[in-house]
Formats: sequence, C-alpha cells, structure tokens
Amino acid sequence: MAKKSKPPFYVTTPIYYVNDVPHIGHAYTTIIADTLARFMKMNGRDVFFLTGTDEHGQKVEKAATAHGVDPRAWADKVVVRFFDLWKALDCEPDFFIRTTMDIHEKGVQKLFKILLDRGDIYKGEYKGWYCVSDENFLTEDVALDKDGTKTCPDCGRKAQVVSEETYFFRLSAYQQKLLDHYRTHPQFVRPQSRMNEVTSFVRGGLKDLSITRTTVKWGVPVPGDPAHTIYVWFDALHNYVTGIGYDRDPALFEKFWPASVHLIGKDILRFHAVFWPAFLMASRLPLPECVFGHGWWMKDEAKMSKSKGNVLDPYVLIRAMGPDPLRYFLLREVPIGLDGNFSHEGFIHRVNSDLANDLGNLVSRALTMIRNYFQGKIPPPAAENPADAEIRKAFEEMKKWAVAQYDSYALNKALEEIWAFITTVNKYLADNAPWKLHKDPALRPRLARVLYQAAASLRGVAALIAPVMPGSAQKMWEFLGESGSVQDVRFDDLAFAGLDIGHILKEPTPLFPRVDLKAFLAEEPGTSKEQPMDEPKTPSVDQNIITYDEFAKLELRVAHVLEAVKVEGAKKLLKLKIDLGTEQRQIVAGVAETYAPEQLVGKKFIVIVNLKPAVIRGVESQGMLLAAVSGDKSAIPFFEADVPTGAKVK
RNA sequence: GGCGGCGUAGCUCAGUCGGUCAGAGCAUGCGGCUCAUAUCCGCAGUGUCCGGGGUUCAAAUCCCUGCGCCGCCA
Repeated sequence: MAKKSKPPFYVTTPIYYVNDVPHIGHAYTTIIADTLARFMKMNGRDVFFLTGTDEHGQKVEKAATAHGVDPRAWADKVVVRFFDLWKALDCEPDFFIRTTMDIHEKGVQKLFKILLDRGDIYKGEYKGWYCVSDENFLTEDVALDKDGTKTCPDCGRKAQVVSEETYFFRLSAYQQKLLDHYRTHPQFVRPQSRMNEVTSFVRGGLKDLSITRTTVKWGVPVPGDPAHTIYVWFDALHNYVTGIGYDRDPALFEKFWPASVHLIGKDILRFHAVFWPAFLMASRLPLPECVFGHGWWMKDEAKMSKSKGNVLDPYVLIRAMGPDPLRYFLLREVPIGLDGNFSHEGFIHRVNSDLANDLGNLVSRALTMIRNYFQGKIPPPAAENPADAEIRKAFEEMKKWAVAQYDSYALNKALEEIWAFITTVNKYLADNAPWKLHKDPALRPRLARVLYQAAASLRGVAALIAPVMPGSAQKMWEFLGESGSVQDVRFDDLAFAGLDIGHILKEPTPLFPRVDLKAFLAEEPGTSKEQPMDEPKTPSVDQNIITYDEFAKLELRVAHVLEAVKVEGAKKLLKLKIDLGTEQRQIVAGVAETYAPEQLVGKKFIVIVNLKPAVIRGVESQGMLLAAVSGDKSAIPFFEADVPTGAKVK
C-alpha cells in the first residue's frame, strides 16, 4: 500500500533560562511539544523535537560567581533540573541544545559574520538606560517612571542614560517584508489574536536592534571583535537552526528546516514573530511555518508569580499520580492559545471524572468481563448486528476527527472527540449488558461479539491517547494483549479490527486511581511540612539558591513595638502591635517562650512587611519578624544603633 | 490615551454565512443497572444570550451607545 509520503515535522520549545527553577509553565510548553511530536510520528511523519537551555548572560555569570564556580560549571550543574523534569514528565526531545555548546556558538558566529558581511549588521552607538550597580542595560520594556527616568527592576536603583559602541541589526529594513509575509502566511502567528498584535506592532515602525553588549562577558564573542558579546536574542533564537545541524549536519538541516512550529509563551512573541523571521530573511534561510503563542496557567484565578508564592511545582502532581494526569489536564482543559486556570480542585475533579471514571473504569469493566467470562481470550464472535456496526463506525468517525484536530494543534478538541467516544462505548455496554448475556450459554457468541467490540474500541483509544498519555496508553495496550510499543502504531493503519487478544494480564491494575481531594490537599507541600512519599527523586542540585531578584521581592523594614500581649491559649505566641513609620500593624510571633511581652515593647527589629497575612490561633498576623530559632528558643536580632522606624532593610 | 478582543445556564465554555441556536461538559435532582475504580446508563431542568437603542419579515449573531473585563501599544 503505497502512501503519499508526508513532510517532516520539526517542533521546538523555547530554550529555557538555565537559572530558572522549572515550573508548570516550562512543563506546559514542553508537554505540548512532546505530544505534537508523538502525534506527528504516529501520523506518519518524520519528527524532530528540540528543546534546550539559554545559558549565557549576566545572571548566570553572577550566580556562578556567587557559588565560586565558573559559569559553565554552574550551568552544567543547574541544567540537570530540566533534564530531570522532562524525564519525569515523559517528554522525550530528540535533542537538547544548550547555548554554551560549541556547535551553537560556532553557528551563531557564522550567522553573525554573514549578516555583517552583507551589511545587515553594522557597528553603531547604542544609547539606553543603564544600571551602574548591576552593570546592565535595562531592557526596552522597562517603563519610564513618573519623573521620566527608569529604575532598575533588579536592584531598584535609578538607572542612567549611557551610550556604548554596539552592533545593530538592520531590523528597520524588514518592516515591509515582514508585513508581506504576515499577509501571505496568515498562519504564521497563531492564534489569530496574536497575529493581530504582531502586525500592529510592526506597522508602528521598527527600529534597528542592538544585538551586542560590551558589558556582558558571558556569551558568544563577536567574531573578530571580542570586546563585544552577542546579546541574548541573536544568540538564543538561533538555537532553532544550530539545534538541527546548521553548518554542521547538512542532511539533517535540509530535512527539517524550516521548523513546522515554534511553541512559545506569549511573553516572547515579538522576538519570535518579528526579530526571528527578520534574522532569517537576512541570512536567506526559509522561515518557520508557524509561531504558536500559548497562554498562561493561572493559579486559582491569579497570575502565578514568585512574589505571590503561588508558583505551581509540577513535581507535587507527578509524585501523587504520575505524569499522565497532568499532561491530560493541561492539554484537555484549555485550547493551546488561551489562558487556563489551575486549581487543585479543578484538576482532581477532571482527572477523577474523565480518567478514573470514564476511561479507567471502562477499561476495568471490559477487561474484567473478558477475564471472567472467557478466561481472557475471546472466542469467535457472532456477526455484527446493527448496534455493533454502529460502534465500529463511531470509532472510525472519531478517529478521523481526532486525528484532524491533533493535526491542527487543537489538542483539547482531539481529546474531546476521544472522550465522547469513550462515553459511547460505556453506553454500548449498558445497552448490550454482557453481564446478562453471560447468564445464557446459548448467547456466548453474542457475548463474545459485545466484548470484542469493547476491546477493539479500547485498543483504538489506547493508540489515540498515546501522544498525550504515553505511559497509560502503553499500559492499556499491554492489558489488551498487544505487544510492542503503542507508539509504533500508525494512525493511517489503525483499524477497529485487528484485535489480537492473546494474553490478558492477570488483574489489570487500575489505570487511573481515583484521587481523594481532601487527602490530596492535605499532602500538598505548603499545607504540610511532610513530603509525601520520599521518592528518590531528590533534586540533583541545590534548588534553594535564589536570585537577587527573588530576594529583592521581600520587603523588610524596621518595626517599632508598641504593644505586646500573649495570645490566649497559645504558649508560644505573642500578639504584637508594631509601628512601621507609615502604618501600624498587628503581627503574631512565636517567641513567647523566650521573651516576655514587656521585654519587647519599645524594641526595634526586622519585619517582613509584604508577607501574605495569615490567621494564627484566630489572630490575624500581618507580617513576620525575623528571629534565629533553635528548638523552642528564639533570638530576635534587635537594632543596637538608632534607626528610623520603617527604614528599609536589605 | 490608541488599537484589538471579550461579556451566553450555578461553574467552564460551543454557538460557522443573521432564520429549529438557545446548546455541551461539569455540578444539582430523580430513575435504572450491577460487569466495573461508590463506577456506568437514562431523564429533568433553570438562562432579560451584560444594559440601552437601531437595521431587518427575522439578531446571541449586524450597527450605534453605556457599563465591566482582558490583551498589545504609548
């Protein structure tokens, strides 16, 4: 059966900043990419899936210095966090590019040189807001303060305008070409709303882009002018070509470039939809088919941010139930282009309802009956009656649509189609009641047919969910007596027939155990100090390192104690009324075993002012004082010198 | 301030060219089955389709306007 050969498929994630601690956002992009890669492979295309890390820049350099190692060693150490997470999430990129790799740096330099020779890069003078203490130019998106100056977002100091020699990319020359491209390739930026944003941005005019810095040392040097370092975007974006063999493996590069889709978060849309295609036009390389900007996951209706402390740790969910429910939820709940809201309630609810009840239970009931009625081996079934034919046709129809939805990146729709079919199979069983057929020996061929239809349905479902839930799909596959990997199925060949029920596993274990919401929430770190089940998955590196940015988010101030009283019924707690200069607050402190209330009145110490208020023993605490703790004893560092109440501490 | 988008059942959202479009899933209530992970199947709803005005034989669907929310830009 000769088939039209399908074009290769090349999917990328952004390269993640290696200093970042991986969170749900990183996980989301990578899960989408992994699912698309798996799907396209099963849909008969040659696939390349690239992810990686951005390892240059000042922050990496600083973190390394702070730890007394060189930047490369630091990157080697922290990059493992990403390796580990992808493994835990069953994400299997074909290559993991790191911008510190030789193959990348060489490629970037080569491309830089090409553009320099062609005149698309030229030397000029860059004028911008510069933070002296951080030795860093502020990025364009830092807004002006009211007084018309800018403040460094990293250290909070005032920045000043400074100019330096720099290389520019002639972005301005590409405005019309970009607009033409958008017009002729309406799918270049997806979803549509993002395309509108990009178009209107470009219409507004493009300025040439400064792409080198002399202030940053940790990066790729400009060829022939090593005082200059290639700045982040020119460096980072080119990972998409160096990662598949640009200037290194022509066969690979020819095969997969241009990329089918760059998956990105909407925050880096402009770099991918404007700068990147302009770079490529300049170097005469074909443009990617599509830049897909996905949405954010909010946590309980709020944007996740470190300062709010509501960043979602994917390991909490993986530890509790493996990667598949998380993969399913993220892809099923929301179309890729939109923002989603993550709550543990919503997550558990959907997982229980769709995975445990609908699919898991269906697998369980069907397999149990095959085991109990036929010792795991279905004998020749009776001919199909109309209802049987209907379920077969429903499958074929569903397969067609689900594949089409997957193919257009509508992963949630694909899953919707599949789940509608699962409901149909459940209904088919209810209508045909094999447990009743079983009671009449004369109806055995009929019974065989009903269970055959169910098993054939599940076999198809296993294949169709495999891109999203590889582990669970494989389990189902094996439960059904199939050998080999479900990932080797090709959807073009996937038929309702072809079921080979050889050896049903004894006692198929529940695919997706129901999760009790209350028990789950109780185990979630944050509510409990205990780590549920200490997986040997101890982080490979010290994840407790924080950046200066993170530290800067703490607002620490000098507090003056006005009143102190014991909290009723709590032997460790004191209720304090404190003055912060600008306001008065009430805090609860667990220092009563060391300090009597009257010892504290009039004292000055350090309080975290922007901590989320909490109610402790019925008393609201609007902050927290700093104290050394040893057993039941605590020691508050008081100020010796006279400092103004409310003074900032850092 | 400029440009763009959105506001539909308790919740999350579908509603292509204006005419069975007032829908789905979840949640809720009732009924059924008992093979199954207290699962599955059936039935039942409720809606000023944000407010107001207009176009039309006909508008959730088009136009204007008010309110609210969001995105991009300045």
